[in-house]
Amino acid sequence: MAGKEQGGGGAGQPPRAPIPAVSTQPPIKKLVRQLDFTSAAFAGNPAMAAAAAAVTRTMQIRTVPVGYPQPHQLRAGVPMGVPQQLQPRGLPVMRPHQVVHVPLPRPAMAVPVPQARPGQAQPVSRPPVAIPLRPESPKPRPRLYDGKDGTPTKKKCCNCRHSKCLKLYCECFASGVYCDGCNCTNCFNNVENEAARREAIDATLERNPDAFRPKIGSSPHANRNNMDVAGDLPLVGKHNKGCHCKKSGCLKKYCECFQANILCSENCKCMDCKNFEGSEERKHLYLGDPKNLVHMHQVTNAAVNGAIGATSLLSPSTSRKRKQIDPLLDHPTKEHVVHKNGQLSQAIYQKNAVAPDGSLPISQSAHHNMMEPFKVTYRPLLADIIQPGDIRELCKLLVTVPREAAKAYAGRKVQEEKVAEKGDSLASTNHDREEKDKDQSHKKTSTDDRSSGGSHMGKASVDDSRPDCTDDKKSCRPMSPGTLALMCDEPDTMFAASQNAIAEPTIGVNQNRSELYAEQERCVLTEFRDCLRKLVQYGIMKEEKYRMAIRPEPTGHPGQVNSVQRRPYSKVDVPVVKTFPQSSSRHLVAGNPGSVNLDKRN
DNA sequence: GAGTTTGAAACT
DNA sequence: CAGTTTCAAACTC
Repeated sequence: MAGKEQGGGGAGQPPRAPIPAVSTQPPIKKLVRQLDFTSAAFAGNPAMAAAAAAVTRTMQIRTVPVGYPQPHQLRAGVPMGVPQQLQPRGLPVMRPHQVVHVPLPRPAMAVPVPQARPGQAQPVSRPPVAIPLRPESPKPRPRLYDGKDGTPTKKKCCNCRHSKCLKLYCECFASGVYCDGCNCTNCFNNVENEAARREAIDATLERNPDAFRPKIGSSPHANRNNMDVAGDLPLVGKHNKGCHCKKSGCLKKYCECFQANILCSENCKCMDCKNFEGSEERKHLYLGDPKNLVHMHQVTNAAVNGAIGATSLLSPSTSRKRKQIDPLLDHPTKEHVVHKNGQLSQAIYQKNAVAPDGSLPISQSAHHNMMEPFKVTYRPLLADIIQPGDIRELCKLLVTVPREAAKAYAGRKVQEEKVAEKGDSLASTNHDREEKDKDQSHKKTSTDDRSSGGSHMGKASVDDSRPDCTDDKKSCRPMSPGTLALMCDEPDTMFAASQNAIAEPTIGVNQNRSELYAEQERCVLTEFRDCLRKLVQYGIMKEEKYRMAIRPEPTGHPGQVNSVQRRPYSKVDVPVVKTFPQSSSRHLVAGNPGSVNLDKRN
């Protein structure tokens, strides 16, 4: 069920050791309406301890207000109320003896407060939901937010009828809280039915030891500091199990990923997923309802890095399901920023990291305007370099190159034949032929080497499968599968026309034809290679500029935070240049990229 | 508010 | 592990 069992988001800590001090105490009835997964019943059961870590939901629920006594504070030694949302998996687990020293009334861990930035929706500090402390109050407890837009609403109540609220169907049970004021019937999820409840918990854990662990896992680069103000929103990460949506497009709250405000990931097995960055549907969804998750995302992003906000959210991107997509191709999702584009984003995260003393992140505790320069959207290094016009020019170039090559070849052939006709001696002719043969074999060899990726344009063999072989099979130019794919359904009119018009009169044999093809292929590949080389070089240069821009300075500087100069990534001045048309090999020295003529850049 | 849809959980 | 059933939330009207 969507939304269920998303308990303890951020509470993904590993199973905790049982807490002996607690285990000896009988449950304090009706004191804390929250499942005590660390209590005696689970002593020695790490899974249950883990469940304790997980039950405090992060997504939508039940954070004890700041300054409000935490459950664990009401129950000595029970760390349930420790802001487990702030304890990611792998982080040190608070030991019982440490729990005892948790200062009151605040949790030990300071919660980073994302700073609002101009132009960005003010992150709404989610009013936490007070866990009912009065056991005798079965009244529906207002749920201060409903997870949708952060607007305070009323408490989420379950309506279970058949599950006795003892299965994960029940949101309360899955969340690790007692039902309180719910509309459920035959509810056993209460202190009066503690035995049954614990049996149910045991059974649930037996089925799935991770049943009460958070479904939304942290990303490798994420940390709990990347939380919204309440620390209850997993800003990054992905669904551990993934969703399996079929009809909702993962854009409804049926989808656990969507409900968790995360993108679908490679863990998902959903069909027709639209919950990926760059999805038009997703974008429209957010744009259509400004109060919708976009706001949450803004909160999320603000907390993640104080920078990557709605811009990245709304920017179309690649990454269908955000899996192994080339990060250079498009703006990354926030997941990408976090997961995949490690370097720069990590730098940002480091800047936003909570200080060792648990205070606010340095960058955040500084004037929030300091964040403004980091209002950056990830941009691929090659952004602005490749323009649509460049692509057109490149295509034109690659079209004209073989044509010109054919012309040149034909002209050369004509000249050679004239020379041959005028040849006086047979010996000299033979000598020329020998030279030509050598040249041809050399060309063929080099061409084959270059086109080792399956291209056989230069070969004389005939591909019978080629669809556009019409009159003469021998005139059909074999093409590589890749070339065929690129050609799609278009007939090879360009090549055929140019060759027939130019080469046909002078080239009558396959040898010459394949020689022509080899020459054309050589020219095209050389041209394209040089374009790519130049592109790579531009990327390198741009990267270098960025590197220089964020290079730490030896001493502190106002525009510097955490020793990283605050130079806006997106404002690094890299000129937009035409790439391809100028990259013709005719103007470049073919060779290693370093030798590419980069005068325009320089 | 009733009925439907949906997908996770539970079950086989 | 896959298919089916159960369940309750989300959604629609």
